[in-house]
Amino acid sequence: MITLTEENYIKAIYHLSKHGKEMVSTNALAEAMSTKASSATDMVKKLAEKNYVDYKKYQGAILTESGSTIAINVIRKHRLWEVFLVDKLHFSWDEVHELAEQLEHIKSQKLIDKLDAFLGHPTHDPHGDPIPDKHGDFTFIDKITLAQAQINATYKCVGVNDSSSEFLQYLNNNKIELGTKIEVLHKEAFDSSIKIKVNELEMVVSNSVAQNLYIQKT
Amino acid sequence: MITLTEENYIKAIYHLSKHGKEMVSTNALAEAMSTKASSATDMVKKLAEKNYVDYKKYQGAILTESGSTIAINVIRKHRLWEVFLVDKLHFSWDEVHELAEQLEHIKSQKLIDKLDAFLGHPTHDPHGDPIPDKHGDFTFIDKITLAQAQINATYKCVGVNDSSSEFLQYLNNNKIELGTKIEVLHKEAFDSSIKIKVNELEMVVSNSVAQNLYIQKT
DNA sequence: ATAAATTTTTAGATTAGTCTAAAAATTTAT
DNA sequence: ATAAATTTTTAGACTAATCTAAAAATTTAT
Ligand SMILES: [Mn+2]
Ligand SMILES: [Mn+2]
Ligand SMILES: [Mn+2]
Ligand SMILES: [Mn+2]
Repeated sequence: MITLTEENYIKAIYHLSKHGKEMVSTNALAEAMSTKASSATDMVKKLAEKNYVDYKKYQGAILTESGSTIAINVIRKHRLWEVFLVDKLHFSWDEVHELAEQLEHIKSQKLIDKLDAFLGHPTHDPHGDPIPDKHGDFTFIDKITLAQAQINATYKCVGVNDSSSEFLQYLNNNKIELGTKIEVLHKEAFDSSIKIKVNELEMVVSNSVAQNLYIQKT
Repeated sequence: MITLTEENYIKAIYHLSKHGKEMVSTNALAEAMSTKASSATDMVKKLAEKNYVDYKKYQGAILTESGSTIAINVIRKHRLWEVFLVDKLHFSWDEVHELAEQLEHIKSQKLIDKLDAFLGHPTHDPHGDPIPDKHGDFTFIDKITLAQAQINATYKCVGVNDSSSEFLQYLNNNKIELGTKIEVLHKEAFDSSIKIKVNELEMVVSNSVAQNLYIQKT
């Protein structure tokens, strides 16, 4: 039996290792889990004991095949629940992450299969993140950040890198959502801010906003 | 902050005390929670500390106003989730209880309000149990057990006392569900078994079945 | 190549929830 | 009314997850 806390650590390791390829330091893990390094070390030892990670003292941890499967399943549940909350219960995209953090731990394969079908087998969550299918396969879409955009080209918004409610509410206030058309007008050399045209309106976004907004050529 | 375990104990106390009116012994509580009396005693002390129950040594515990509010809210969530699982995800009524045991602990008032609206403000769950509204008020329906039925009268099934999957599957096998018409033909004096007519078919049910099936005059 | 700074691990405590075994209180039976 | 049986509480121990403080290993700077 796997505990809720173990699932959360495994998910954090997955994200920090960029889809399970790099070793994750206990310090980075502690930071991500808002806990102390000593706690992360203890947990990593336990996860190694249970064969969810390979762990070498002072080198960090990396998910095993079985750990990776668990991580992907938790992520699948998280994102499906987010779709449910937005599409069916009409929550706004900035409200669902914390709720999905709770719902992702509900244990029932049948529930998640039925939820998936009820939602029409969605491939992406409300933030544009891909939803792994029941075999754990993702459909990645070809995207860049607004910071990497070409001047005078036209794009549409396809996702966010930061899905904190602060950032999402900033986008709400500026009427930017998934699918919104963005024309790139100018890039300021001094601070890397970018002038764009959205919904017939010109505006300037900071580099930090541009780094967190994913776009795709139309 | 209330823990998941505390919520489960509070809910058990609520049910054992018949809607919060009688004192509950630590032994009965331990039995209901599938744990030991010593654990129940410890928990009851903690709940008393937090003012969710009044507890007198050797006498048992009874919910306070605030404990009762928590119990009713957990029950509301449990039953709304059961409706969701049956009505929207097409689970069978014998599969949903265990899942609802997990879902009832998701913390978000807004979620439960929206779920309630999404389901059309249902008043009863898939087992015929009343769903408290957001103020904690139940709409009790007037029901008796099949064991209390009059001979030669006609009733409809409106609920179950035992919602274990074993009992519900017995009902499934005999095509008895909420709303099913039941004609009472004969009561056997020897073992209190009852001969009924359901779906044009005569059958005999044991007293233990009759005690667990709620019916209402048509 | 040492020394200093940083990262990581270990040691020892703490809290929630559980258990077993034993003591205390209450209830039931004679 | 006393003894026996039952119920309930207490004492002490265990596991999971966390923390602080200190020790050990690694990395960076001189
Ligand atoms: Mn999320
Ligand atoms: Mn998301
Ligand atoms: Mn139930
Ligand atoms: Mn029910």
